[in-house]
Amino acid sequence: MDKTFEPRDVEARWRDSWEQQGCYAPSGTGEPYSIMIPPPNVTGTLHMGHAFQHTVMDALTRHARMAGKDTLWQPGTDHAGIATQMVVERNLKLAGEPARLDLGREKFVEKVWEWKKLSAGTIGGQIRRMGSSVDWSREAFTMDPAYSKAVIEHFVRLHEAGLIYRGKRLVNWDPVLLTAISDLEVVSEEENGKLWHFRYPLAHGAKTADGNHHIVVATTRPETMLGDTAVAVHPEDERYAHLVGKTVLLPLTNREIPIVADDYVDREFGTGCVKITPAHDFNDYALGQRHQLPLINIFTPTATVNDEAPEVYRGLDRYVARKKIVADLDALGLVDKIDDHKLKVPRGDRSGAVVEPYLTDQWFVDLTRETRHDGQAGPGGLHAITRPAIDAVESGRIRFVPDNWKTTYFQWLNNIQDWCISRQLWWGHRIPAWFDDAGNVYVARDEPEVRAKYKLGADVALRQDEDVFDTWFSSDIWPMATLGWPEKTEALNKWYPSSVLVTGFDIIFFWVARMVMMGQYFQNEVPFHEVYITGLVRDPEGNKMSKSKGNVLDPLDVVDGITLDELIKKRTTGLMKPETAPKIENKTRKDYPNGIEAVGVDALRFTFAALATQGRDIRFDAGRAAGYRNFCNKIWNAARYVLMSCEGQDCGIDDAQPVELSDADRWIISKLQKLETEAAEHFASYRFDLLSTALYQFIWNEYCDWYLELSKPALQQGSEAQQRGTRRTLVRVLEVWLRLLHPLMPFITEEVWQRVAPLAGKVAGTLMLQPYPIADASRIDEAAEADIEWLKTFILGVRQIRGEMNIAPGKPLPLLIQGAGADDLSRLAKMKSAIEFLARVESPRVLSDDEAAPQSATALLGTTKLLVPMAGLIDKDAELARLAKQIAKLESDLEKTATRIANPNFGKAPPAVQEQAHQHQRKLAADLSALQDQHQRIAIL
RNA sequence: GGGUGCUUAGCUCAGUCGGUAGAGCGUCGCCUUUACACGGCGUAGGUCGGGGGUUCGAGCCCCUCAGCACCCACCA
Repeated sequence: MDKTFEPRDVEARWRDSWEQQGCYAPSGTGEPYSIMIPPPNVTGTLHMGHAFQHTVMDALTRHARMAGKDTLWQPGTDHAGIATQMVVERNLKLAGEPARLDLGREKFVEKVWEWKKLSAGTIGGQIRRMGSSVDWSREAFTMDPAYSKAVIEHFVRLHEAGLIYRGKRLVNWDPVLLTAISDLEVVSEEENGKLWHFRYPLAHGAKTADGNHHIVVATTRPETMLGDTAVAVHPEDERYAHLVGKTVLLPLTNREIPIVADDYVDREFGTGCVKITPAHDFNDYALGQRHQLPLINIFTPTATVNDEAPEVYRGLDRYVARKKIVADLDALGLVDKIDDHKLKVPRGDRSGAVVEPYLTDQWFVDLTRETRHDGQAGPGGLHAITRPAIDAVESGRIRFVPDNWKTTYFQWLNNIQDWCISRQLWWGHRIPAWFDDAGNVYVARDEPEVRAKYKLGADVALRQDEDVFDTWFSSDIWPMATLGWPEKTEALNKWYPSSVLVTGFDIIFFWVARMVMMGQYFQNEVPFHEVYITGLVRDPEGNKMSKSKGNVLDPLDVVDGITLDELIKKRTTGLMKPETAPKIENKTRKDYPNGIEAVGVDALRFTFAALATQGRDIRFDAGRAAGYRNFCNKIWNAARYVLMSCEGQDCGIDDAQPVELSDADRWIISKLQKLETEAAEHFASYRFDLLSTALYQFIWNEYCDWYLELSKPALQQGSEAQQRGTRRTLVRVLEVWLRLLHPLMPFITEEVWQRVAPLAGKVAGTLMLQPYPIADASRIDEAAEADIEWLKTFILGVRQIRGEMNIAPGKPLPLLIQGAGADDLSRLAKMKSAIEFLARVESPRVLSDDEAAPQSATALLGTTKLLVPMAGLIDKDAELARLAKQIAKLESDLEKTATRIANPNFGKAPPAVQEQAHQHQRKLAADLSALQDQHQRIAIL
């Protein structure tokens, strides 16, 4: 074995071997356990967030598999309509190829399929590299033929139940992508803007209360005034009460529009008069419905002014039109004032374009009408889709981890709107709806079915709806459709509901809630029992990682390492805004001054596990990953030592020869049981941070730091039977913790286990199919643990003196023991060789009661004193200073405890707590007096 | 406006039942001792954001203030 662990070859070997051996496939026996991967978008490559979540899922999957369950981790990818279409369009542009519209739908979609193949391949490669044990034989894609069939079925059945409708509604329109998007795909951010105050002249000589012939309206969007169909005031606003029912003459268009009263209006804001544009504002739309106002759409799909407007504005972009309208109104003396104003600007989350509320025909899922799918009114306003989704979580049939995310979930569902599911895109599932020439719409699974269902003759010309579904309308059946739904397959029967969904909070609405809705609706069953919500992986400064910010990290760059220059190059090429490159370069230099060291997959996975604290985002820390790379090396070398000590030797496995276990052997075995218990708890509660910490501490701080060291004198000086016992323990404990660690660090554990397992009497095979260790309470040995704790205190005491006095570690020290009790003597006798080896002391001598100690440095071992004679070794003043420091610490501790006990009401504390406090006080007092005594004795000499 | 988190060592974060404040990394000192310098041993470093309350006892529970982050809704 090499002196350092080199992850690359090891990883390559095992990931191929596991896959080829079929280890990732369900075993076919045991209790079913399944996880559906949140299908990554085929837009390119996986980022740190994926790697993090995949680590969690793989740990759960490997754990379940080792625990003997019939385990499926279902892989696949999502076609991601808008996102993928955009990527391909950009690629075409960069490559100088014909644009989408020039290519035409069929050719363009072919291009997207080419890209999909590429991207899915890359993603598959990344998933394989991370060691994710997904069942590749079941790999799915949301546009596979079978999956597409399920999507159609999904739509048609909802339609048949009356839960789908099509209508002309105001929707969020992206004027760049030229498609409707859902509420969730709109992100609003506060931006600096203006609030314009315009005078609208009153018609027919009407006057305001203060004698003006106009009223003043305030708006942040002057261009929409071309589509105004009313001015609204508050019904109880005395200033305008007499004007309600009168009209104003809309400037520039000279349309006469009414003044209406509606309590939507806030009297305090602006002048209390609101211009109403029902075709271009959601609130105005609602108000318009209440007052039967006409809708005047003044924009084309690209948000230029259309022919409804006066000729001078036609064809102008909305912002150009805005400028001209303000100028024209100003020329007419109708601009009252212009204020600076912060306003929330709604933008499409993909394009970044300012979204326009726009009247179009779209398909909707009814999520609000309080009826059942059978048309009956339900009790208490039951909705066929929404209500059961709320019930599923309220009843505890779905549990969120951490629990508080259910609040978010409920909040959204309780305020849900109908869902616009049609998109004016080319990449996606074409909506199974057909129109005849008269504009009638027919819904069925395909055209023949339409003709049959609606009894249409061959003479009726039908054309299919051009639109496609919102991507989420296909991913919301992911847990069912990947298992064969709508067919009643064996897989569906076995693995639906899945065991746990692992995902980020950012898609609780987009995806989680909708899967629950559809699962409940179609299967009458939740899609998963638990939802483990992970935090977001952020950059070292806590910023969200995004391509445009140039702070994304490819997980494989952490695995394989990357130089600073390469990283900068990666982050700054192909930017949408090339001018941000210098800023990105600076930040990269700051975050990773030396680039990123290669750490290997295991270390990266362990890093994610360690950072996976509950309900908190994680800042990625490359230093931490390097730390766990070191941990891998520690494991590697520990194994190297064990193999060197045990290979070709009698490890006491066959019980042919007598085997004797030492205190140290029984101690580490006992500790191991406790670790196994902890591991089980942490898996059950999804505390991967605590799991990784527990494993790390046991392996490094107990097994390596103490047990391996204790084994050295044992193997040199022990009897044959004791040596067999030590070897057996070395090998067996190692073999067990490799299994415990395997779900987090699959590669190194497998590599090492293959060499260790035979020594531990294990048959050949892969580690990943070995049973996960379970604690055996009968092997807990408190006496051995107490013995080793005593030993540790002993050794630490001596080491402290050595360390603080700067005595070379290798130099053997003389040691005297004063005040030893019977326990000390027996422990001293049985652990003599360990003490001499680890503390590097020459055979310690126990002083008799009447024997005076020479001038010595002191360490306390309970009431016993460990004395290192100072002569020629230790500076008197240094030891005095050291003691003084310890004395000061004890005094302060003692004072705190004394104050606590002195509290007149301390008697109210439980007796056990009181007893504990008194004991603590006695111990502090004893230690203090011992050290003070020692300080005095040295001082006078 | 409504909601959810967060504030603990220089940094990143644990802290479960209210009972003597922890880890990793970094710092500093000693050491190349045959598993490992990607190492060993030792050491320093904290008014637990501020204030108040409950309690025998508060990092933890309650109130309040401040700061940071995020989500939802959007008064033009």
